[in-house]
Amino acid sequence: MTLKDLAQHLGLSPTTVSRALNGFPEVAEATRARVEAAARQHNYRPNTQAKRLATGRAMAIGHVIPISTQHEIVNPVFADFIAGAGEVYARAGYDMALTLVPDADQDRAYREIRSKGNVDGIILHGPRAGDARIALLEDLGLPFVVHGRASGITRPYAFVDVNNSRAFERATRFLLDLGHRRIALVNGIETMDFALRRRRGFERALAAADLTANPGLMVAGEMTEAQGHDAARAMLRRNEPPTAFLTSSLLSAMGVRRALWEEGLVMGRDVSIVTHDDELGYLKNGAEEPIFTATRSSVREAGRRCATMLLRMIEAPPPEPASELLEAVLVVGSSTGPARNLLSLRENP
Amino acid sequence: MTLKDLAQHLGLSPTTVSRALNGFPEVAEATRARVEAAARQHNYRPNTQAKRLATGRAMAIGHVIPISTQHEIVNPVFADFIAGAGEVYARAGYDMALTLVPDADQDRAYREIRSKGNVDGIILHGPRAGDARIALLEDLGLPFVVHGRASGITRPYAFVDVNNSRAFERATRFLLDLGHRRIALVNGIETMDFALRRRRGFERALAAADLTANPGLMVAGEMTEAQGHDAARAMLRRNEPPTAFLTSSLLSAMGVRRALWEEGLVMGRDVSIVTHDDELGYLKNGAEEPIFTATRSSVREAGRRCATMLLRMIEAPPPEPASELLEAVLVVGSSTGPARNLLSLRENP
DNA sequence: ACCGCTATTCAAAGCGGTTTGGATGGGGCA
DNA sequence: TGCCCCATCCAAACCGCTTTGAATAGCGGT
Repeated sequence: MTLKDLAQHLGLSPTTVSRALNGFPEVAEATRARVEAAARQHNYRPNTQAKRLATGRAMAIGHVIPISTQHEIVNPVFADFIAGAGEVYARAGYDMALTLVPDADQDRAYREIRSKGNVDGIILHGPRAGDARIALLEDLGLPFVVHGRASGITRPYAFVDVNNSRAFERATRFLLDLGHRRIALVNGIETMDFALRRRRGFERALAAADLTANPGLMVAGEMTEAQGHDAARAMLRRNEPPTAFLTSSLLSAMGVRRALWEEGLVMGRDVSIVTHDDELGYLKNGAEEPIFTATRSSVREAGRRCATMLLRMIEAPPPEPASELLEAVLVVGSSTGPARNLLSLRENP
Repeated sequence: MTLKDLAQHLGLSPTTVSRALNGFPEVAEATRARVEAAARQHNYRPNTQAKRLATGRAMAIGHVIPISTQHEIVNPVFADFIAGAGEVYARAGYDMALTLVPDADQDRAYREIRSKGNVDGIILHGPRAGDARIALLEDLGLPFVVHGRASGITRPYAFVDVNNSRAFERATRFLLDLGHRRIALVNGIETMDFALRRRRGFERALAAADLTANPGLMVAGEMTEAQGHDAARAMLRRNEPPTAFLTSSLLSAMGVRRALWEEGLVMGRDVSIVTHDDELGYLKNGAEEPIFTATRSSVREAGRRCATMLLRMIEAPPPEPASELLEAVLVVGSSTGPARNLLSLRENP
């Protein structure tokens, strides 16, 4: 069923039918009603490709997810982000196109996306410090919103980010206030901008308390359960073990918790844990009561915000890029408590 | 830079340029070389929309992920599956379009996808027993491959699935062979086909050993760490606690492990755990040595297979639907061991 | 020198929509 | 009654590419 068919069926011209369906004013209400009824009845949908060609708008947003060959993990946060963004697109009648781009030929990939013209805008995932893709997209003149930020890029660009440094600064201060002095950081890979910022926040809070970060108590890597476990285990066996851990992901936190158990330590009493919580659907931090004390910020919500911002940019290009900085809330669970001296604990448990 | 521009620039007709670039034989080699050079030099890319409209091929595959409002979890397996499928699409020049479809208006959504014509085929995620979408897609005449199967649908359809029942049957038998008699099942939601099959496999193995499943030792729900933990904790406090757990996901298994610890039990010695392992990037079952004994099958590989099968169907519709049944391998980790009597253990630990 | 064949190239007609620039006809107003 | 304007509708061009059907030219054969 094409527009033409429908028009013929109704004894109208394609023009009128098109206008009736697209809400143009110069069509009689009676006619519009007739057209709409017929369209519904015949289950007519305009062909996307034709519409795109005619209007020059792709009505689609591209999500480009980087696939680096070294650490080939697809960011687990991605699914939830997409779900949030997808809601917004669906409401606005946009499609969502995914492209996996190997780190190697990013340049080519983005240019191709641009010239193929099948998206109206792009959401950039997993920005790194000084990410070159931002300048590239700017050059290409394709509207884009970054999920996160890229330290070191000074030209303004549109982004939605969590205030990672502030979140981790607060979390660290929270632990310091509880009397903790040896705080370990189990972070994500620090070429990723979010991880870098978290470390900065961590160090800033320490500095404010006249402490300096101990390199032996900082680790950065894929945020997995194993990472948390292995890192914590090693650290807990040091001469001066940490009394608290700050982790970048619930999975890591769970790994740390396991290591505590193995060392016969009680979480929240002997050793504290604070983690960041992205509020992923399948990775909840307790039900009503949080288990882990956490800096919480919904990735799904970030998805919604990014999508909304991008659509707005596409409808009406703003004079200068907007941005949104979401504050994580610090929720207190049962994984934190006042510092205890682990060394003395070791001698007389 | 359009085809027409390029043609004019070269003093050729659009026809010839098009043919030169698309490798048709009826164009002189010299001309082809000239055209290609010019195209490269001007960085010409054919407009996707136009090409699609002209050829009638969308060069895109739709992934439809169901969003049920009750359990609004985006399947965590999804990201890895997509990564696998994406590899294949990229190589074949296909795009990937995501659509989130609320359970409510699936019918409408699929019809719309069909008539909008922006995908050449669909991959169906998260099939349920007797899933109505299969008949619908069949009706719509849109090529599709199901990731998983739908029990109760007898007409043949294309699918790629893990042999879930066999995997869980083997896992159960493995535990039985170790002397376990009270085996608990911590399953996914059993309206999902994969979960159903796993339970069947579980029950089949029990039946073969003249045992029947104890309803009190079976639980089905979202496969989260909390689920595993809560279920295991409750079960371990029964009069006749299970000596082994079979779980549908690593997350659940990790939850069970935590419950064991809390009850003062040692995994692999006092209580055994076998889990299914989808080999997700961010959820590894140990490094070289597996931690959990597991039925292992890569979701990413399943993604590749689905994509490959679908593209093949699109290129050349086969007389009847193909299918692939992947066998999970049973890898032995340190989470399993011979059954011990937990009741006696309780009295004299 | 003429003919048929093959190798190249091209004009024009789609693909299925949107959009521009009129037509047409009836109502209001002088 | 005549004229203008507005409300409505339509024919045709266009978006950028593919593809059909035909034209052209060069070549060998007789």
